[in-house]
Amino acid sequence: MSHILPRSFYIRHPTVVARELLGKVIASHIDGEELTGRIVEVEAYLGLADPAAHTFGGKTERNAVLFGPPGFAYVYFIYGMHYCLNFSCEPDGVPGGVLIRAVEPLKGLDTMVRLRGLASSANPRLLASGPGKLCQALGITRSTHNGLDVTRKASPLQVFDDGYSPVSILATPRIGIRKAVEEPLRFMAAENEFIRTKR
DNA sequence: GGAGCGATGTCCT
DNA sequence: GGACATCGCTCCG
Repeated sequence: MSHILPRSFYIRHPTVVARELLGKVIASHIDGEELTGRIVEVEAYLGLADPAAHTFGGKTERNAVLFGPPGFAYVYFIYGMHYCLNFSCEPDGVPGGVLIRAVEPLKGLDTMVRLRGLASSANPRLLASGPGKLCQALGITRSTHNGLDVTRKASPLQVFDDGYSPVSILATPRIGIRKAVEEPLRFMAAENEFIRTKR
């Protein structure tokens, strides 16, 4: 039996939320269709104490969601062409979030292939194996998804617990950042076939 | 399978 | 004006 993760799930420290998000299922509703994927790779961003976090310099219009209540989607635009998806953590007023880096596509693969602009013969591993890729595969953009409450029953973006949990979790430094590059705040479901090269 | 690199818009100093 | 929580292509082995 699967259920939507409640707000209390997200109210904790980003490191705890990040680890526990592994194995949970993201559901995106696009044009009446449900697309789902299991979270296999995440990174924690720690708010004011973390030089690599968008919230490090304080609250701005862009990062306001991360300062708000837990359980909301923070979607930002990066490198002129990609979106990245995070979920806000910590109590209202305390910044913090978890970046979703990869999901294992479960449902709606044909639509994901189309949204990604790939050939129908494409390897499913290429569909959502990166933060920009998974947003494209799930139809997530800043204008449509930033600030959405993912704990709401009617939300077009939700996160479910379907009872699955990863056998073991791998922790490594985060990637693609320039500051605080040593902190082991990237977490992966170690046994999953959809994570990329380990290190 | 990995290093190098260009594309490209938005945010913040 | 520079940095940027990326991706996919090329070229090389």
